[in-house]
Amino acid sequence: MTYMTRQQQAVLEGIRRQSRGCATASELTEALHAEGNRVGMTTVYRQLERLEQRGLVHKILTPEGCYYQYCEARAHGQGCILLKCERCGAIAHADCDHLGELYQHLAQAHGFTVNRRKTLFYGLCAQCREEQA
Amino acid sequence: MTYMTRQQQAVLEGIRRQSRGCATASELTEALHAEGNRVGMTTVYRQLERLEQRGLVHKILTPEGCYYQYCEARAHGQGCILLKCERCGAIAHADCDHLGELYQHLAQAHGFTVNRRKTLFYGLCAQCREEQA
DNA sequence: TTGCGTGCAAAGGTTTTGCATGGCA
DNA sequence: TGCCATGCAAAACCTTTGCACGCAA
Repeated sequence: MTYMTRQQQAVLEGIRRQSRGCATASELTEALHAEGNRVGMTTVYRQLERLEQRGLVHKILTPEGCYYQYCEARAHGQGCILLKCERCGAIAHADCDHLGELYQHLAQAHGFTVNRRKTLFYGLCAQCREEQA
Repeated sequence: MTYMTRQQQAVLEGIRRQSRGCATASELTEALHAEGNRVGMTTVYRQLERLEQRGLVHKILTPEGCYYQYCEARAHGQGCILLKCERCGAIAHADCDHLGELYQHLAQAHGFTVNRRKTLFYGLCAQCREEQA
């Protein structure tokens, strides 16, 4: 592995510190600039891409944009799904056995083989549900 | 309801004829132009939006863009999910009871209330699965 | 005439690319 | 010196908006 530059460090730290748990490249660029961190936008985009390839961050494609998330110890495995809160934008991981039979059903009854790594549910997270009430 | 203009007719017919079953506004604009249909891009965007409000087409947001789909008789109801083929891009609807317990589990165990109308699975449709083998 | 639909051109926002610069080995 | 990272500016996309024109009631 090559050395870690000041910018790469800043990008990794920046994405890790995101209170919401995730951020787009533009959001992160803005956040870093707000902190007085001089990092070019292009660099942020490229570093996030690189960090994803190294397995240090997750890349999550959504209709609202491409989100990056710091990789916690728990991996995004086969039984894992992503839950995106429509109110605060947080993206959570959840392990769920119930998916197995659903996927099996889709394969058998509908002939559709699900790519398990791209499933994303929208809704309301626990905290936002409380706050909204 | 107001009258239907030549352009609106073209947009509705165009989206209905999509062999893949769906198309983005830009794709549809291009397709209409290729057929010698003189319709402005802006009009296509606006008509698709309008047709969606009238319930004549579905609007499906994905990371790859905003797809529109001609409304068949079967509605996209509560137990229905969307299946997008990563190979041919087709988007199919499927009714599925298995989702109920999954959503219930997510609500109880994870405190996450799923918005059922936005669920989209990625994978391989039956036809593409055959062709790829 | 009045109002809505149309469509060109321009603006918006996000992401990528070209290319010269810079820093570390 | 050589290579890779950097970052500005510009391009590339897709989508929306501004604004004048046109057609039908």
